[in-house]
Parts: sequence; structure tokens; C-alpha cells
Amino acid sequence: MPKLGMEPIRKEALVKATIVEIGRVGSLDVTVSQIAKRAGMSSALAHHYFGSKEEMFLAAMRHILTLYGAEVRGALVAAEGPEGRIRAILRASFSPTNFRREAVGAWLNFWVLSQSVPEAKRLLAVYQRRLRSNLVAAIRPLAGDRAGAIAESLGAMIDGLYLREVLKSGAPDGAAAAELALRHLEAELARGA
Amino acid sequence: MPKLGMEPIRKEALVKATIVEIGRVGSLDVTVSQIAKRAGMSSALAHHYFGSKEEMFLAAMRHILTLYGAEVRGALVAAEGPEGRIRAILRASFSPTNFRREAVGAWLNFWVLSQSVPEAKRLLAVYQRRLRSNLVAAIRPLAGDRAGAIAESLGAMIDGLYLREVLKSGAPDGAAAAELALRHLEAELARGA
DNA sequence: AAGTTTATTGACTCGTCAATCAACAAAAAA
DNA sequence: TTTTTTGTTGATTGACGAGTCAATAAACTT
Repeated sequence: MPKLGMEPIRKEALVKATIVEIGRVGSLDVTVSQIAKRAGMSSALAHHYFGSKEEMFLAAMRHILTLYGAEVRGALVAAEGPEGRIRAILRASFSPTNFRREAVGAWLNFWVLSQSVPEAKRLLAVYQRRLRSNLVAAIRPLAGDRAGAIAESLGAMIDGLYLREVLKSGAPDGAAAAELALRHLEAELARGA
Repeated sequence: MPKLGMEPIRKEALVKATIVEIGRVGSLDVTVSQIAKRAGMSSALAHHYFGSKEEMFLAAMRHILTLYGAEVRGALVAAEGPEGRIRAILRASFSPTNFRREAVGAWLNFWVLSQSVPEAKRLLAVYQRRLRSNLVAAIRPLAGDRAGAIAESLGAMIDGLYLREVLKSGAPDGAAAAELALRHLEAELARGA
């Protein structure tokens, strides 16, 4: 009994299921059937809406990136002053939404995907550029010319913390990670002053 | 015309070929045939010596880890004083041997592997513990109680720099990466003083 | 010389999985 | 009401790839 207008609903369900399954399995070795099953439909339907598995992965990636971008923007509008803006970015980066197991596991696998799928690489590059420019903008008033270098290292730090989150076992602790990133930043700033 | 004592030779060739192929393809989606071909033998022989693809991956991982460990130890014996010891560890971490494309690409994929293969996780944990304890030992004389926290963040920084190396395109630049890590460390140390 | 161990591969099995297709159902348009 | 569009799936195809096996050969042992 087909209701109309299912496309967006199905697609969203598939995207979420993709992320969950990648997180669960811990790699991109996930079958379309697994994903479709978790999303409550047949694998044929998944192909119907996305055409290929790769498209599914890319859609999932865009979803994570969009989520992250939205959260950063949201935190940024409510932020006061340069210090506040940086804190906002870090808070968003390590928020429960973005720093949850599934999402972080998905990140790791998207990094891998970007090695062989150009579009994935592109998406990742876009995100990195945006993060960098946000950081530089926030840091410049505090550190002038050194903003670029500091943003670079803070970016690496953030990625590193994501990575370690994946590797470690146990519940995620965004607060602790954000703490570390902030300490790093403060140390860098203090050094220049 | 079978010469005897081929086992170690074949195994080494396979391990190296595994790393190269993983780096080339950019993922663990590498067939035993590809690896065997690059190593100059049939896939049947690869199975003969390693039993399974997973064993091949683990052997490759051990190889990379051993290489890294040896380089750190080597740099460490020639190091003078705490500062020198830290520099030694960083120099080894970002040396041309360890920071080359193939090796870094392999790392990324080993991180993924550790998500689903317990032995891979174990190996990675061993490496992380060793790195941490080396760092703490070198940092303690300079920062006392804060050594643990600093080692933690420096470790994350190193991993993050590896990750970024994979993502970026272009030739690897270990010197620049080591520079960033060192700046981070100095900033942290200065903060405490 | 006969027997054993090591090296080596081509051919094969068996399973898995992405992608396609034919078919059916219901809503919307004509 | 016929036709078209949208939703849906079970069954099938076709490829690919891990792991096994039988067979062959050279060395080493007794």
C-alpha cells in the first residue's frame, strides 16, 4: 500500500541506517542488505533511491558534515567575543551529537573513503577549509599573524582527539576532549603574549 | 626449482607488498591475488604461508609497529637530556621511513582494522602505551605532575598530524609536522613554568 | 634408492554481494 | 476509466574473491 512522498523519508532512514551500520561493523564492509534491513526496507528499494552503495555512503557523509556544520553555526551565533567563538567551535565539535560513537566511527571510515573516492575527498576538503577559516577568524584577534599556524595545530589536535576517541574503548567523553583542545589553545596563546 | 628456506623471504615480500597495496588502493579492499602478484608469487603460496588474509594484515601491522619502535629506540639512545629525548621521539615519528605515504596510509587502515579485529586493537594499544610511557618519562623532568596530561595531548597531536598527512595531497613533509608537534609541546611547557 | 619435507601453482569450490528485472499495487493524471 | 507515475519486493544475474586441493618438483634424510 504505497503512500506517496516516501522518497525523502526512505532516504533519511537509509542515511541514518548507513551511519549506524558502519559504526556497528567498524568498517565500510557493510552490505546494502544490512543497511536496508535496518532501515526497514528491501535492498532493491535502497538501490532504487540511491542507485549505488557509493551514493549511499556519500549521502551519509554529507549528512554528518551538514549536522556538524549546523551545530557549529548554531553555537557561533550565540558566542560573545573571540574567546567565546573558539569555545563555541570546540563545544560543537565535541558535543554529544557529533562526538557520539557512531558519528566518530563514521568519520574514521569517511577518511578512508576519501582515499579512493574523489567526491568524498572533496567533501572532506570543504569541511576542513570551513573549520580552518572559522578558527582563523576567531583566533586572529587574539594572536594576529600567528592565527594561521595556531588554527593548523588546533585542527590537527581536534582530528587527533576524534581518532583517539575511536580507538579507545568505553563511553565517549566529549568534555574531556574539549578540555584538552582548549588547554592546547590557551598554551599556544599564552606563548605568544 | 624450489630452493629451501624460502619462508622468511616470501613472508617479508608479502608483508611489504601488503603495505604497498593498501597504500595504493587506499583501503583494506585489497585482494590476496593483488598482494601476491606484487610480491611475485601465486595467491596460493600467500595462503600457504599466512593461512589467511587477516594474518597477512596483522603481520604487516606488526612490521610497521616494529619499524617504528626500533626507530624510536634508536633515536632515544643517542639523545641527551629530557628535551633531547622528546625531540628524538618526534624525529622518529616523523622520519622519512615512518612518515612516508605508504606507511601513513597503512596506519589509517590499521586504525580501521582495529575496530573489528581484536588482535589489531591489542597491537595498537601496545603501541600507544609504549609511546605514552616514553613521552611521560621524557616530559616528567620538565613538567612534573603535568607530564601525564601533556603526553596525552601530544599523543593526540601526533595522531592528528598523521591523519592530516593522509588526507592532504602532495608530498609528505615530516619536518613541518614535527615542527608543529614541537611548538605544541613548548607551548604546554611554557604554560606551566 | 626410497621416503620425507619444503616449495609452488593452476584449477576449482563455495559463498557473498552489488546491481538489475519483472511483476504487482496504489495513487494521480488524463 | 484508462494511463501514467510512484512505491515496493522476491528472484535472478554476474562478478569477484577467499580459501582448498591435487599435482609437480626439487632438495634433504635415512
